[in-house]
Amino acid sequence: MNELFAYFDQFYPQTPEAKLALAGVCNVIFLKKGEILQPIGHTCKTIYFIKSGVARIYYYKDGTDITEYFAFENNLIVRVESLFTGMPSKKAIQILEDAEMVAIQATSLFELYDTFPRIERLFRLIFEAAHVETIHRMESIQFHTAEERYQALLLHPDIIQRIPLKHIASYLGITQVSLSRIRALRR
Amino acid sequence: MNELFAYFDQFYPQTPEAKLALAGVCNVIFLKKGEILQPIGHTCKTIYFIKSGVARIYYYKDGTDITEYFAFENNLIVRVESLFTGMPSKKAIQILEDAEMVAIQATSLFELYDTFPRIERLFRLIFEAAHVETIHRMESIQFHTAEERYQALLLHPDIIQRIPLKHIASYLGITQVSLSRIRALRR
DNA sequence: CGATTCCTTTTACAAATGTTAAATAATCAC
DNA sequence: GTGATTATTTAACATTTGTAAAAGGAATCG
Repeated sequence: MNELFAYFDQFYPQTPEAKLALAGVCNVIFLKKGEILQPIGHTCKTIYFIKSGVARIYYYKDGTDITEYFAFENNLIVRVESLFTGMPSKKAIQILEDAEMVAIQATSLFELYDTFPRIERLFRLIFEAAHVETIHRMESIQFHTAEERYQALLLHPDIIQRIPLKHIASYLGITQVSLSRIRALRR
Repeated sequence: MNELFAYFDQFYPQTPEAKLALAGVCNVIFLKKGEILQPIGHTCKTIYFIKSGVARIYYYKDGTDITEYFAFENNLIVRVESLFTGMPSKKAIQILEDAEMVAIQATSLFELYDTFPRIERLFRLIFEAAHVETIHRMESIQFHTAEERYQALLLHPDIIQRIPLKHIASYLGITQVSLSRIRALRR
């Protein structure tokens, strides 16, 4: 749990009592590559913190597998739109590299909010940061060309080196063929 | 202020004391069409609630004016990425129809959070809903064609009827010419 | 190790969107 | 109202991206 609390401290430090309460709504899980952590149609009730490994959020558009998000070590992965609305998610979470995660039970977590305003604030700040990230992602998708977006991704070696190109292509909003063409230009 | 409190009540009802405190950080302003409410480079410190009128958030990409967001009556308009990060915004807010707004001073608002956890929760829920909206917008941009997005916009008559097409085009992520072609198909 | 499957690239062609410029149409300011 | 400005449409052509099919590489499983 140390990595998780270190992560929390970046946003809003917690008191020992709050940490104890937080630990009470968490459990550690181990997952294998390829595994579907949460399937399509399932309502999100868990926030995952990745201690090691890689995962992605994906869904199907007209039968094609589309990756929406990648998450690596020391980051959360959540299907926010389902967690916040309580509606079943159209997206799934899949493990891309064997992973160790902390599963945070959202319903129990939310019950802590009344007793520990610090915890409510912590998650408010975490999700605000995620919100800003989503806005930047949206700008990048809407207003940059596929090539510009690929160039930007090169600054995240993790993604380029650890993720199959077919997932990167759909993440960039283009086809595998198109990504292959873009890569060929730089050689 | 009644419209504003009615808006708040949809998310999380407030006590009379909290309402009084909220009223203390608000003031009503009147704006003319064309006016720049907040310029590019300015750090967002105000949340606006639109009582009447229309506004947009826009910025420049390679010299072209790009609309990111439209807001109508009974909605907030904020440059979230600047409000949450404290960084100067690359975006501006412009009035598209004469407007009456409630300006909420963000710094003073945030100071109320410690005294009124209800207010913190209110704005947490408001911004969570905005976050979900942003995720849906992102999905729509990435995974639907321009024509599909235009068809979806037709379900928002406000946007089609009250906003110049050139702004709608950049909002859809296409050129004016391209939008004009799409519209011509349906005639 | 060999066979199978999955991943990536390449090719040829089709479709969508961008660019530039010009023609209309609508709106605004005096 | 009238002239000037701004908004929208149309046309021709260029560029980008998609689609389908095939082939070469890499990874995986028994």
